[in-house]
Amino acid sequence: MSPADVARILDEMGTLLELRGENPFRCRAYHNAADAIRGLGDDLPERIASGRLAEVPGIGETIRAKVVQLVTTGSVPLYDELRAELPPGLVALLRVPGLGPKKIKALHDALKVESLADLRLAAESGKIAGLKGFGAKTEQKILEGLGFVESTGDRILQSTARRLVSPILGAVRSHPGVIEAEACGSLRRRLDTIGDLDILFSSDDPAPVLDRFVSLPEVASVLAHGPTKASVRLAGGVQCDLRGVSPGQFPFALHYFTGSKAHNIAMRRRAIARGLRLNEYALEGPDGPIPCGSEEELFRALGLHAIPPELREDRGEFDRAEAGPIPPLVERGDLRGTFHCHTDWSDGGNTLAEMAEAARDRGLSYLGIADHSRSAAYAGGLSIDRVRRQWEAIDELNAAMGPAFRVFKGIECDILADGSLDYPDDVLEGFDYVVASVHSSFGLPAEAMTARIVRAVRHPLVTMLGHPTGRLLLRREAYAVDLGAVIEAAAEAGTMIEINASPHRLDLDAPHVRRARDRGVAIVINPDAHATGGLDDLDYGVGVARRAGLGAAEVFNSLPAEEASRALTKLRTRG
DNA sequence: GCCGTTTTCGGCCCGACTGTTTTCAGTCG
Ligand SMILES: Nc1nc2c(ncn2[C@H]2C[C@H](O)[C@@H](COP(=O)(O)OP(=O)(O)OP(=O)(O)O)O2)c(=O)[nH]1
Ligand SMILES: [Mg+2]
Ligand SMILES: [Mg+2]
Ligand SMILES: [Zn+2]
Repeated sequence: MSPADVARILDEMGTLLELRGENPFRCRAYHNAADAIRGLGDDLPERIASGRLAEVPGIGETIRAKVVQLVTTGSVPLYDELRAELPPGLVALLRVPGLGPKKIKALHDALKVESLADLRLAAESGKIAGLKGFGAKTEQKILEGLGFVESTGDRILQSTARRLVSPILGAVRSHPGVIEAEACGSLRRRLDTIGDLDILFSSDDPAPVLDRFVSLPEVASVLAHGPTKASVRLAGGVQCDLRGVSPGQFPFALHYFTGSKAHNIAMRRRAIARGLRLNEYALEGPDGPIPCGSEEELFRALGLHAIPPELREDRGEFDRAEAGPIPPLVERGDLRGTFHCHTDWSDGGNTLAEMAEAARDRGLSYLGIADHSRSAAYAGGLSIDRVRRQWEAIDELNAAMGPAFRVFKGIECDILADGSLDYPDDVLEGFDYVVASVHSSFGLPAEAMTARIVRAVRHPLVTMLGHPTGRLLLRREAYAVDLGAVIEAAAEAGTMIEINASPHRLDLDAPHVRRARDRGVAIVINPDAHATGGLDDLDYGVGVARRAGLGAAEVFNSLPAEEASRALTKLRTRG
């Protein structure tokens, strides 16, 4: 069983124990262990093999044994017991806003509610309002919540979130009582997908700001509205939380509202261990509050160097920030050029010249073209003849644009089902660089897919591996592939791995980028732009690189054009 | 169930909002 599956089952065990009414701390131990297993990721088998699993914080003897059992046999008695005891539809009830384990247990015990359908029937027939601890309003909320559960998915793309948050943040900032306002939560941490919008503002008088917020035209319904925070559902179903604090509280609240939850809890435990107390308003010492004018000062007060938002997941950042300053993470401004861009020669929307000018307008000094290869007929893949004609066009464009900008000849070359490439070597040799990507036969078994990709990665004319897992966020799972083996092969061959910066992909993901970097693989941030506007997606890729802890020096396209060009030549002639 | 620079027992992050409550539990961030 994979680490992700083990984590999922531990989480479910925690949830089922909650629904059974067990001690909340015991339940949380299972959720914590699930988090710890997710943090280990592909290191789990090695941890088990070396007998060091129980050394992981959050995993004690009891859960260690269960994890080993899950990994080796695929099942564990307590899980089977819980599944047999509790109806399978009960867990889904947690998706109804306002319903938690206690209320669900009460509904189950009193009304035999076992599923969303049962819940709807119970609410519609008015049976819920009479229950102890319930009332007419709760029943009404349940009915509204049921409509929501049935109508919406739970997370959105970062690009969608940015689009949605921008006018709301603008409205908050334009309120005369607002001093500053920031988007926080997973958006500030730049996660792959976003659950809701979290906005923080400072003001000497937050209540009027919240009053105006809940009446914005974007707001479809108000979920909660108090003097310091409000939650609304926007048209379209996305939730938006707004929180207001005084200017002096802002640094503490900014840190709190940025999260992650696990990071916050670790910070608060750290404060306790030092005889202090931390909440979203202040850091309290035995002799009164310890002033902090910024997040940096808060970290400092707890004996830590500054931790950038992208690293705040309780995934080792505390050890690193204790050991010394965290080296600066790569920024968009560090990128000097870009690869993997499409044009109207295949399925792109703009010409070579338009793409080059757009790249130059964005402060870049080189652009690597990568249209589709000939097997990608659906995407206007280039015949060998068209390839040669595009090379001529690029030569002309380079001559026209002068020495301050460089267009590289490249191709996004399909990796065919057997791992061979889509052109003969004598054609591939003519490119400045080659991105190799899988666009077909996604259903291969893991062994075959891994062998296929490894073969391509080892090809001396392949410069970089494109979107290594093929995932489409919220739409399509990654295909089955052993990324550890792919990363090893890339490290041996000197082939780069792409962070595909399209907000629909973000592939390779941050945890594997970190592993690849640790194995010495060069990382390149590619926008996979299909039009000039797609070049702006580079920033999403920078987010992934930052979450992986990468500095500018570890990102290939932060090299200036001359050095990048020399490196590409060297790669083409490796052997 | 996990864990230990005050603990091997007794804590476990901490606060806002809601609804049903007559003093607070549940849910959520
Ligand atoms: N201390 C503490 N902080 C929390 C807790 N739950 C949430 N927070 C903080 C950290 C979160 O990043 C922030 C916003 O909460 P959200 O539920 O919106 O989570 P977040 O934005 O991280 O992820 P999301 O993409 O919305 O699922 O509030 C909690 O239980 N304790
Ligand atoms: Mg959020
Ligand atoms: Mg939120
Ligand atoms: Zn592609």
